[in-house]
Amino acid sequence: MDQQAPVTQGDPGKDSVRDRLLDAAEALFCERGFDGVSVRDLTGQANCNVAAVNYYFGGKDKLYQEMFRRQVQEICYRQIARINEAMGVPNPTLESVLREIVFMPLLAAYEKQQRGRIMRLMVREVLNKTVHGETILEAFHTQMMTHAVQALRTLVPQLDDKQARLAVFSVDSLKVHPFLFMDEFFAVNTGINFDEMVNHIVFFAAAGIRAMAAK
Amino acid sequence: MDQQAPVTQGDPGKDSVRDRLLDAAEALFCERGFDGVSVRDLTGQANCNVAAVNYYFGGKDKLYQEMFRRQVQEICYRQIARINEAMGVPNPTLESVLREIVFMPLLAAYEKQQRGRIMRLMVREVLNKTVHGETILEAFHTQMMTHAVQALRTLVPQLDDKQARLAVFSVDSLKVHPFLFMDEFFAVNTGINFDEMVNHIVFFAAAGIRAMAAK
DNA sequence: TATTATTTGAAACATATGTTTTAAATACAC
DNA sequence: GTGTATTTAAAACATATGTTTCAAATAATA
Repeated sequence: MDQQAPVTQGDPGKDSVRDRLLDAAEALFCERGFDGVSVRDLTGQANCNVAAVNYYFGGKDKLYQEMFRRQVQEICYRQIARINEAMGVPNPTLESVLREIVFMPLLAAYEKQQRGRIMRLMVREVLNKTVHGETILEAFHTQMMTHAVQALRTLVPQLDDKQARLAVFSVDSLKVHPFLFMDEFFAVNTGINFDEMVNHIVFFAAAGIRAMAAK
Repeated sequence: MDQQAPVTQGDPGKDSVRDRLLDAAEALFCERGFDGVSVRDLTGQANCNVAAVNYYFGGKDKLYQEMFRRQVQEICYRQIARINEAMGVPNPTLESVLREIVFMPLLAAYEKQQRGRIMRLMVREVLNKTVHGETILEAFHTQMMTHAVQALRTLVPQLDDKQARLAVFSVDSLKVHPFLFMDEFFAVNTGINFDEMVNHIVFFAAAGIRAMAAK
């Protein structure tokens, strides 16, 4: 019958059952993925009845999508804001901007913050090729790419559009891979610390970009 | 009772039920992951009875681990062989070795070959932090790292051990990220083709490494 | 207060799934 | 060929899971 919950009557703000469910979804899905969390896990964490998921969201799927969409959007805003901030200082250099882009995400992974887990979930969704991610993430990719390309070409005007896109992609590579596999790297390479890794990435990326510009 | 199937009596070589199940596991698990494949999916594809999974492997888990371990080992051998081959030619350059390392995996992803799917599954396992992957993949990481570091330091003797490890990690970044997100990149960046991407990656990585050596 | 709409709770439903059981079928050894 | 061990097959089991039902409780409205 495609029933949807009417706009809640009591306390539309916070700590309603609906909100508690979204919080639980964020905490649990990000940790264990869609299949790893049952509706009863969610309602247990949110301290509500099993039926609440279907009552408020129309199903586990819908709840997941709602939670996922929000998180991706927030990550998107945050990244763009970070680029803008780095470009906004008096004399932005390639290195200073790269550092700004790279540092926070890696720190989030290093310190195992919640936002780090969300990023991992995003990657999992892409790899799992679930229906959920696709449309949401496409917008994310285009938006991020155009914004980053524009910033890079301001910093290094010698680059044409194609070069800038490839460069942005490679910077992304140098950021995402350590983000995902940091634990594994440090486990194998004791004697290298977090700061050394960040410095290396910034240096390596800048060298690659400068070499592209010199071509 | 922890029963294990005795060494098969008939046709120990090929096309036994056991082998068909391993084939089915490789095909299905690599595509849909552990949770995405049911025992009945497997036995359906292998044309055998549901009980066969438990009879021959002692459970879905065990079958998965057996299949996963084999695949990872094969990938490991292949990668090391590739490095050796690239280093074995008369005058190996940094660029030629990098190209050798990068090209085949990316092509596998580009052409959506089976081996590409297996790599993706490996990444998924790491991200999912399932028990399955951990021990298997740790050996993989250490082995690959030491081998690659050795090769790189032969090519670029100015690098110390720490630098070489960071460089190898970054080359891995520049390879794995496109491997995983190639579709997404080409979807957003029409007008860039596969060869251009490979050339760029080799150039970018070499520039980064050369800059490290010059420090 | 009386009436209505919304929310909650417990139980039931339907189904998918990993595993086990049990007996028949098949291959092997003597 | 006979007896034994191995393999196959169908059914049953036990359980986990997403969803639905429906009545009671609660809040809103008049």
